[in-house]
Amino acid sequence: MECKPEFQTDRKKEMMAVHDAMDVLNGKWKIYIISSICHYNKRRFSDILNDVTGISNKMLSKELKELEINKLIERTVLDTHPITVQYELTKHGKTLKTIIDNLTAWGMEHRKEVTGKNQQE
Amino acid sequence: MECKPEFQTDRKKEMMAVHDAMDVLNGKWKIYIISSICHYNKRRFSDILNDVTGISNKMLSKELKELEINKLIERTVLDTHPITVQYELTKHGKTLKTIIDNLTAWGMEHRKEVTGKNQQE
DNA sequence: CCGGATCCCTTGCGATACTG
DNA sequence: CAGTATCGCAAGGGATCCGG
Repeated sequence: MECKPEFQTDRKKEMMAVHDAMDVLNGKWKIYIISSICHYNKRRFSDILNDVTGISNKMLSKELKELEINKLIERTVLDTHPITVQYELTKHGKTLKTIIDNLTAWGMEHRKEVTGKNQQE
Repeated sequence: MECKPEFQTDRKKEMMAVHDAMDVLNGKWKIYIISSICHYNKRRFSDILNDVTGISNKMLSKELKELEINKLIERTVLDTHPITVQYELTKHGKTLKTIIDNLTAWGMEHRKEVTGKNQQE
């Protein structure tokens, strides 16, 4: 039932790597959140809440936590009167920009490819 | 409640483009399927079924259909005794390789970044 | 061999309300 | 302001069987 590992080690590793990457970007919101923070450099909770159309505070909270665990963003609590929390991309998080740019470019090409007329598939 | 569209047109377009791209790669299986076909150039249904660990025929069937709709793969029915179906990437589908490679590279870096020891987060 | 149909369980995620 | 808690639906996806 199992192929001998030696025969597919490289492919398997590739697969796993892709899987890891996709795992970080799972759900409906992650890239938008990253994209938002990336664009503004530093961003507060409620600002992101506003940037990302349609997300709920519960989701945002959950997603941010996951991103933090994955070392993509850093959370800083500011000692203002009503608490303020700032999020920013880590050095590692910033390396995602390449991928986002790639996806952006590809997405535009794709839209042209699939249909030249409408804007929402 | 709505920002004036003119102020965010480019950002919105970027968002949409990323969304389009992610939409094509949604679900648990798409990239693995593409990756499989890409690696072998042409691939039959049951071969892919074997390549992609854990996928069910129902899922594979569904995913392939979506990929075909999105013009990423091409389906060819071969007139053999028991029917045979071959899938291959379209020219457009092949442009995804860049992204997959990117994700692969990033995924490897990510694993190192998050933890240097284990292999499954 | 290819893949559709059905059944069912799990998960994602939205809405709302509440706390420090 | 920044989150947490609870509820509940609907989509995703696995197992199995069926038909061309």
